[in-house]
Parts: sequence; C-alpha cells; structure tokens
Amino acid sequence: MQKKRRVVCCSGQHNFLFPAGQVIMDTSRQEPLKYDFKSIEAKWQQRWLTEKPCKVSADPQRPKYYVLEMFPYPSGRIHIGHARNYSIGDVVARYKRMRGFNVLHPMGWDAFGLPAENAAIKSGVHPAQWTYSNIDYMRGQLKAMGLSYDWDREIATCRPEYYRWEQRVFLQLLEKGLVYRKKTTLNWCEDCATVLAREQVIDGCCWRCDKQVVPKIMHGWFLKITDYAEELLADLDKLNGWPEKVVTMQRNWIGKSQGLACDFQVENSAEKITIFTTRPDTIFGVTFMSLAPEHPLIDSLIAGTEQETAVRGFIEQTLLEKQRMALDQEPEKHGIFTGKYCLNPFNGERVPIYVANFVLMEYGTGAVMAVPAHDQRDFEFARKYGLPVRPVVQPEERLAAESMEEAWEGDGALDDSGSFNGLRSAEAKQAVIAHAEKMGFGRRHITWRLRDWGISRQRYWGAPIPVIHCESCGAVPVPEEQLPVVLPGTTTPYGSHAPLHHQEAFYTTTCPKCGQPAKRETDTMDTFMESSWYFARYTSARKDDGILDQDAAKYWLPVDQYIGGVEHAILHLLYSRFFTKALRDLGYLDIDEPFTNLLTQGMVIKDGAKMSKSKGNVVDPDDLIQQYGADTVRLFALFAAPPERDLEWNPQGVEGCFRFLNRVFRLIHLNLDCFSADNAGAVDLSGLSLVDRQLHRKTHQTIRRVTDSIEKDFHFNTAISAVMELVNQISAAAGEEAAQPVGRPVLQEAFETVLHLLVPMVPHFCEEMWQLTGHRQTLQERGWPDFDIAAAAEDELTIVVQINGKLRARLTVPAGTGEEEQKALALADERVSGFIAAGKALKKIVVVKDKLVNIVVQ
RNA sequence: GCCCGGAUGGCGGAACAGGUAGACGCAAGGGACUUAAAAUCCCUCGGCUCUUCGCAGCUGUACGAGUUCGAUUCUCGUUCCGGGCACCA
Repeated sequence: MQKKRRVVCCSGQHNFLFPAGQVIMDTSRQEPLKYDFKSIEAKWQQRWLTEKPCKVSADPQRPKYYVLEMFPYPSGRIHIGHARNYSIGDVVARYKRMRGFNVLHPMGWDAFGLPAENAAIKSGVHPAQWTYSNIDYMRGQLKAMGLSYDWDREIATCRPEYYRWEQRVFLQLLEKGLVYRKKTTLNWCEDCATVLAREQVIDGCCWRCDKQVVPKIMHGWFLKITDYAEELLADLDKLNGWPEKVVTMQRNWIGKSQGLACDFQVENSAEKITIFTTRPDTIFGVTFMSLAPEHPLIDSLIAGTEQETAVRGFIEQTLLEKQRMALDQEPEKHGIFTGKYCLNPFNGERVPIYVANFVLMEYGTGAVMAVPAHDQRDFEFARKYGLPVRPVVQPEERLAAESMEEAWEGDGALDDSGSFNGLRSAEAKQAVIAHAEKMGFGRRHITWRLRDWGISRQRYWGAPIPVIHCESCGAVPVPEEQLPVVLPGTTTPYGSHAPLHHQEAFYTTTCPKCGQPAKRETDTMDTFMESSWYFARYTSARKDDGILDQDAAKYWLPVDQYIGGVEHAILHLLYSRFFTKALRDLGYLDIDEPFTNLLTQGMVIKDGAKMSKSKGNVVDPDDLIQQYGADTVRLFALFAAPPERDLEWNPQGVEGCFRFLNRVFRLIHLNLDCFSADNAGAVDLSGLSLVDRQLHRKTHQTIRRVTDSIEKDFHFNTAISAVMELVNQISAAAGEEAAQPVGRPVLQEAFETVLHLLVPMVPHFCEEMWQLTGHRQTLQERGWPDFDIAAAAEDELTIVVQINGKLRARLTVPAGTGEEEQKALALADERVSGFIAAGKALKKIVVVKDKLVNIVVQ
C-alpha cells in the first residue's frame, strides 16, 4: 500500500574511492562499478591459502566441532552434487567457527577404485598417475569454491602412508578372529571382473556399472561384521541425529529374526534336520519339509535310492537356473520329493522331505518346516504338489483347509495343536519354544539377514591384502614390520582379470613362518575399507608411527555432523559403524558410533531428471564459477531447496542469486557514508523515525530467524530468504531516510547484520564488503551476532477476526492487549457487526491472545 | 507384495506448537528511466464472480470422509509419485 519511492542516495553524487584507489563511481552516469567477483574471490582465497585460518589442532580448553562431508572419488572433475554437498558442509563449519567452536573440517580423496583402472586400459596412463592428476585438478576446484578446509590434513587413500595402517588393522582383526577366508558363492560382476559384497548388489546388478551380477564359487576374505550384528542393531537407537529413514533401512538390512531352531529326526536314520522358524506356533501344521538344493544332508538321504537320479537332476537344473536368472527375478516355485521322511518331534508325525528351489542355503539352516496353511510360499507349493494344508492357528473367521485360497499369516488361537490348543499365537510361540528346550530337541534361536562382509577384489587399484600363502603353513599374515605391502608399479595392461595375479615380482616371496617359497595374496581390498575409517584418520592425518593419535582421536571424535548422499545409507554408513566398533575393541577408539548427526542431502537434478552425460543435462560447476563466481553458486545451491530435498537446477535461479549479490553490492556502495566507527555498537533508539525503528526491529528479527533456521535443521533456504527480506527493507529505508542523519547508525547496523548472517554462505563477498566498510578484523573473527529480544519485539500486532472460522477483518492492536480487550475490539469493528446479522445468536467467542478472535454465530 | 517418505500458484519453495495459505526467489505481464537496448527501479501476479473493482464475495494446500469454534498441519480411507527391501522361513 504505502509506495516507497526509490530516491538516489546522497552518496551517489560523490566520487568514491576504493581503499586501493580504484574509482568505483562514475559521476557522469551515476552507476556503481561492477561486482568484480573474480578479483574478490581470488584475493580472499589467496589470503586463506597463506593465513590458513582453518588450520586447527586439538585444544581441550575449547569445545570442538567436527563437521565432515563424504569425501569424493577423484573421478576427474567436481560435479554439481559435490558442489552442493560441500557448500552445505562449509556453511556449517563457518557458522560453528563463528559460534566459537574449534572446528575440524577436513577433506581428502577416496582414491582407490575401478575407474582408474578403466582409464588405464583405455588410455595407457598408470592408475596412480591418473588418480593423482585428478586429485590435483579437483583440489583446485574445491579451493576455487572457497571451502574452508584444513588442507594440512588432506589424505588420499591410495597412498601407502594411508593404507599401510589399514593393512595393520586388517592383520589385527585377523588375529582377533574377525577376518577369515572361505570358499563360497560370491557375487561376480563380469564387467568389473571382480566380486562384490552383498550390499553392493543393487537390484541384481553391480552398484557401480549396473551390469547384472552372477553367482560364482570362489575363495574370498571376509570381515565378521555379523559378530557385531546385535550391537549394530541396538545402537541404532542411539542415533537420534540420523534421519529415521536411514535408521530404518539399516535395521531392515541387519534383519534380526527371533524364533526356534528345532531338530527333525530323519526316519530310520541317525541324521537330524535342523530348521529355523519364526512361527513356532504353527509347528503342528507342518505337512512337509523343504531343503535348499545345496543342503549337505541331501546326499546321504538319496544315496542308493530310486529317487537319486531324479533328485540330482532337479538340483543340477535348479542351480543352473540360479546362474542364469537375474538375482532380482523370482522363479516359479518347484521341488521334488526325496523319498524320505522325517518326524515332527511335537507330534511324531511322518513328514515327507522335499528339495525346493526357493529355500536358501545362506539363510537360517537351509531347511524349512513347511506350514502351507500359514505361509504363502508353502501354500503355493502344497497346492501344486497336492500336499495337505492343515490350519492350526485360527483367526476370527475359521479357516477350512479345503476352501483356503491363500495362507493365513496373521495371528490367532491355536487349534489342532495338542496341549497348546487355545493359546494365542504370541504365548504359544513362547510355550512351544519352552517345550522344545525342555525336551532337548529345540532351542531359542536368532538369525540375521546380515552376512559377513566379503572384501576380496580381483583388481589392481586397491590396497593389497597383507597375507602370504604358504604350501605348508597356509595363509600367513605379513609381519607388521614388513608393512606396508606396497602396490607394485607395473607395465602390464591393467584391468585384466586379477592383475596382481600376473605380477610375478609382486607375488613371489617366502613364507615368514617357515622360510619356504610362498605366494602373496593377489586380491586387493574392497575400497569401502578405506572409507570405513578415514574420518578417524583425519584426526591424526600425518601420524607416521601409528594408526591414530589417541589424544587427537579422543578429542575430535565422534564426527558431530556428517553430510552426504543417501545412497550410502547402508553400504558406507554400516561399514563405518562396524569399523568404529572394531577399532574400539582393538583399543584405538573410545566411541561406539562414528557420526552423531547425519544429514543426507538430496540429489541435484535438471529438468526433472538426475544429471548424466547420456542425458546431456550436466551442469559443470567450473563454468558457473567462471560466469558468476563461487559465492553465487554457493548461494544458489543453498537457497533453491532445503538440504535434504532434491534440488532442481535452474539457471535463471542462479541468475537471481547473482542479481541479489549485485544488489547488496550496489546498496552498500551507495550508502558507504553511513558507515563509521562511531556508529558501531548499540543503536540509540531515541529520536528514531518510524522507518528506522522498523528497520532496527527487522534487523534483530532477522538475526533471530537466521540463527533459528541454521540451528534447528540447517534450512539455509529460509535463512537466506529472511536476509533477502531485510535487504529489501534496507533498500526501501535507505532511499526514504537519505536526508535524515539519524538514519545512518540504523542503516549501518542493518548492513553489517546482512554481512554477518551471509558470510558462512558467501564468504568472499561478505568479507570484501566488510573490509570495504572500514573493518580490520574479519567477519569470521568477529563471530556470530546476538539479537536483542526487546529490539526484535513488535509493538503492534495484527489480530485476525473470524466469523464461523472465516476471515472477516484484521485489527491492528498495540502489543500487550488483553484477551478481553481483544474480544471487545473485535465485536466493535463495523465490518464484524455487519456480518453478524440481526437475530443471529452469538454462540461462542474463541480468543487467542495476540492472534485472533473467532466469533461463532448460529 | 512389504516397509518408509512425499503431493501447496506457471516453477523452486515458505507457513513456530491446529489459528491471516502462498514468505523469499524465478518466470510472466504492465510501467518508469533510455535515442534504443541491457542493467536498474516501481506495480500486478492461485482460480472464479460482480449493474458496487472493494481492506468485496466465493473457492482453493492430490482426492473422499472425520475430529474441531477453526485443519496445509491431527485421524481414517483412496489415488499418484519417489525411495528401500524383496523367496529371509
């Protein structure tokens, strides 16, 4: 309503000089010179390079804050997702520094991995050379973004100085029995020519290259993550600072099932089949037994029987089918009768033993008691092979075997179950387990979905597994004093199957135990090993006589805020949690969990789709920095969406952020004469005009809003819009109050507040403006501003008047108006009385102080 | 199939704790300045209605119910979208 005319401020008439002597006003055109982001950013980056304001060391006298973004794989260039991730982390780091914390904010490189080898095959460059030159380039890109890292702690996981400690941890875990080697069915990716851990198979395909994964039987090294299953699960409850979604995903992945392990005696044999079930309450409904095709007992069951040929044929066919089928496809259920029976220990009944294609050897015991009435898979199987269906858990609506069309998997009352009849499912489960334990044929049992972590990779560019294979001594650990086992430089083609396998000079060695000729292990470690403990190594990145400096680790860990993509919800985050516990048990750490708070930032998308080369919608941060500067890129990445949500990249939005910085730049230059040392500090409120009082209030409200936004949930988007509102009000007030000298301290306070609040997001710009306006100390050093509650308080409030819940009028009342008065004012309002027609009875009046009056009429 | 999220203008997104829906930005339209353009500044901007163009009325936060004086917010159901798991016994 009130139109504010923009008046060119008095300073526009003057000829201003930069401290450096540069003319910034062209008096004839009255146009401020351009916001020269290039020289501003170069200047501050140079300064940060030499002064290292982010270099930190452990200081028990000061509160610490460890903020970490997931380190990148040095693929060649920083992409926009990185830019967003690191912008978010940098705001947190800078904000916490301003709040007085001793902030650890390191950066490094997850530098082992397949792309380096692929590049080597393609162009003949050594993976190391490819990796190191990528690192050099990308480090430059990160520095050009003005990110406040302590670069003296930089690590690259492919350096022997890093992986030697990993090899040492590996050996210590081996000694502790947490590492073992076995031959088993592994997930093989043809394209990557290596095996993958189960977590690394996504929808039956390789997590990296998307190629379908096939089963392959081979030797591999495993980490006993399952030893920590219980703790990994229990401690999820401590992770209050993690998104619920990630916690749930991990909980499901670990997959704890409690139930009964029970032995079924094979008829006329000494053999027993042990099953696992989570539904002991249905055990009287067993009508057959299903074994996995790989079950070791099958051989002895069928040997010499007339079923033998048929069963062997079936098993062979099933295993073949498994090889051919994609992992995510579900073949039709089928099976074959072995000709043998076992006995249900609860009722002595004869139960035919089948081999079934849907039973997994890897889970439970590889044998399943089949209860068709209460398990859908068993139901389908029973109907197909004409096996009996016997309901033993009855829901409200009684089940009849003949008419059932699907299994009843819910709870109910036990029926046809001997002495357990009438019990509810929950109590029946306990009673059945107790009975089995008493009789000695069963026991309470827990199974986990989680499997041990297979870490062998048949690749070159990874940390060598420090083991020597000796004909007579077996797998012998490399003695600690011989570490690191250094990855050999090599001239043979990389990327062929198991490259180290062809490096005679590498693998030829002698057994440390017996001195006989022996062979080194030629597999390398999964690269997720390196990222499972790098956050700890940052605390003592340069330590060359041990894994971790105890004091530093104790001071800095755990990471207070971890930031990265949700795609690592299971893989990296689960491995890191496991490693933390394992390192603790080796005596290196005294924490249980590595990351107190986790922020999973959303993807950056363009035109509604994930950016990808094939779609041609990739935005290169380099180009943007060239065109707009790092501050604009950072500002947009923070402004366009809250961090946890996907961010739609909008070039016009970037333009808008650039415009905003230009606007602030211009406004400050036009009002340089309001800055003076005398005006610093508290503003004298007496004699202020209305506009200035309002600006003063807005300034303090903005400090409050921005602080709240950051503290509560890192919603920088709303923090930035709050500052934009303040700038809009400054812009209006600056014009209007140009002639009033008292306007100047208020204006100075407002401008200085803008710079204080924005400096974590746009550091170069704000520090430059701050210096320009005559300050010596940097904003970072000045710290975060406090707000004055009294100054932020409104003296007038808008009260909404509703009639039957519909907005009918707004009243402006002074702050502190009582409820009764509020009600009276509302009723007295002529618009309100107009709505309350004659004859309508007032039913009720709801008054909410300082907010509204709702008048309910008949 | 199971388990989690989510759905608000042309767009990205705001809205403390049930109390003025659409902050801030983008786009669009109109205007000022300019010889002109760019830049900048100002105004309008969910939809519909009007013989009163108004501090107007109605309607509106995916859809349908419910609780409430009052629902974007809470409850139930439905649809769609996204993510995770997927023979886990």
